[in-house]
Amino acid sequence: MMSPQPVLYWFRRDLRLADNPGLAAAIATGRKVIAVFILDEETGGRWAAGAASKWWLHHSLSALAADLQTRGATLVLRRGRIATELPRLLAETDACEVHVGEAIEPWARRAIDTLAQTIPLRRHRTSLMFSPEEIRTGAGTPYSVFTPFSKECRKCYTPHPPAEAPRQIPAGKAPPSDTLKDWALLPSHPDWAAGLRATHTPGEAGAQARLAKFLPRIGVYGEARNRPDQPGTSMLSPHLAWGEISPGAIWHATLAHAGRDVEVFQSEVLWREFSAHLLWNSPTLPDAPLKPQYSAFPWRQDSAGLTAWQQGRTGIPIVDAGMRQLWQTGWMHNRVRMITASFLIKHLLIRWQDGEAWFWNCLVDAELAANAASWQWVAGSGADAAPFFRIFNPVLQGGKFDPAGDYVRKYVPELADVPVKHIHTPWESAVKPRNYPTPIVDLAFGRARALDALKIITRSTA
DNA sequence: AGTCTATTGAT
DNA sequence: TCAATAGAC
Repeated sequence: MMSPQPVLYWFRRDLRLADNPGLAAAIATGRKVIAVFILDEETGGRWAAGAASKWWLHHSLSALAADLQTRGATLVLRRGRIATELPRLLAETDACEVHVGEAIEPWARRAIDTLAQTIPLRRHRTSLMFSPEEIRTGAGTPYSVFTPFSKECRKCYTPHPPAEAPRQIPAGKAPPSDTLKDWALLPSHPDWAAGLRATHTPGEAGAQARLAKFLPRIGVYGEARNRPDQPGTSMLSPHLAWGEISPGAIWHATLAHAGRDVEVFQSEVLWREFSAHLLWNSPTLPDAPLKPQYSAFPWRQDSAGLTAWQQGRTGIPIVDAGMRQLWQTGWMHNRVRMITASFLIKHLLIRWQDGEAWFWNCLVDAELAANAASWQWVAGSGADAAPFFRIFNPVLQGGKFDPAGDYVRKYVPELADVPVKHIHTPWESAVKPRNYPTPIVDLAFGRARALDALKIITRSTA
C-alpha cells in the first residue's frame, strides 16, 4: 500500500522555526514534512553567496539542522541549480507539493517562477513584513521615496505576536543528504573564521539573544546608533539576512517600548523593506544606476585606489578602520559604511558597483536588495538617494562620531601613539605613525574633483 | 541622513 | 576669534 505523499519545506533565507509562516503552512497540510536546503552557487552568477555569507550559512544551517532534529525532523542538504535539484528532490521523495519563502533576488524569482509552472509550489512571505506588491501609492505605483513608503507601511501594519516554533514536526522519510563539510563553506584561512566567530553567533538562538541584548538600549538608539565607538546598533542584520529572526518578530518586540528612538529603529527595519520593494520593482538595481543619467558618470579606473580601500590602507583613519572592521569581523558599523562608501565613490571616483561587490563578499549580512539600494543611495543614483554633492568629510565625521578615536585605534593600531587631537588627521601630527600611509588622495582635492565630475552629468540633463 | 563659505553678531 | 545661520553645491 502506498503511503500518503509528503510535502517539502524548502528553506531559503528563512532559516528559523519560530514565526515562519511557510514552515507552518507545510505542517498545516497535515502531511509529513521533509525539510530541504539547496545550495545554488550557479544560478545567481556573481550574486551567489559571498565568502563571509558562506561562513554564516554554514553555521546557520548547522544550528537549523540541530533545531529540526529536536523536533524530530532532518534537514536535507543538496547542492546544484535549483532548477534541477528541486525537481530531483520531488521525484525522490514523491512529495506532492513544495512550500517556500518568497524570493526577492531577480535570479531566484525567475527560477522559482519557472519551477512553479511544472511543480505545485506554494510561496509564503517569510523574510519581509510586507509583500513587495502590497505597498503601493494612491496611484497604484511603487513608491520611490522612503518617507511616504514608511508611512504607508505603518498604516498597513497590524500588531501580531510572532508565532511560536512548532514543538514537533511530522517528518517524512528523508532522502540522502550532503554534509555541510562536503560543501566547504568555511574559509580556508582559519584566522578569518576566528575573527568572524568572535563577533557573531549565527542561528536562531543567537538572533534571539542579540535581540534581547539590544532591546534594553533601544531608548537611546537615535543617538547611540551613530557611534561606531559604542555598541549602539542592534547588530541584527546578519540574522535578518538569513531569516533567523523575522522582521515582524523584531517589530513586535519593539512595541513594548515607546518614544522617538523606537521609531528611528523601526524605520531602519523599514529601510530594509524599502530596499526589497525597490529591487522587486527594479530588478537591475544591483547592476545599473536607477537614475539613467548616472550611466554617463565619468568614473575613474584606479585599481591601486580600490585595493588600498579594500585593505584599509587609504591613509584616512576612519575609512581604514571601517574597512578593517569589515575584513576582520564580516560586519561594519552603519555610520562607517556610509563614510567608506562616500570616500570610494566621491573622493576616489570609483564605481559604486566595485564597492558593492566587495561588501557582498565581505559582509555576513549581505542582502542583494539592501546592499544594492544602499550603494545607490550613497552614489546619488538610486531612489530617494542622498544627493551626490553630499560628500562626507571623513575627518569631520571621525571627529563627530568617534571623538576620542577609540574606534579608529581599535582597528588601526598603527595610530596608537597619535594624540587624540590628530587621531583623524595623523598627517598633521608631530607624532608620525609608523607604517601608516599618508592619504592616497587629498580630501579637498578629491571633493572638488567629485563636484566637477558631477557637472558632466548634470549639464547633459539640464 | 553634509560640507563649505560668507555673513553676522557676540566675546 | 568664534558660534550660529543661510545658501550653494
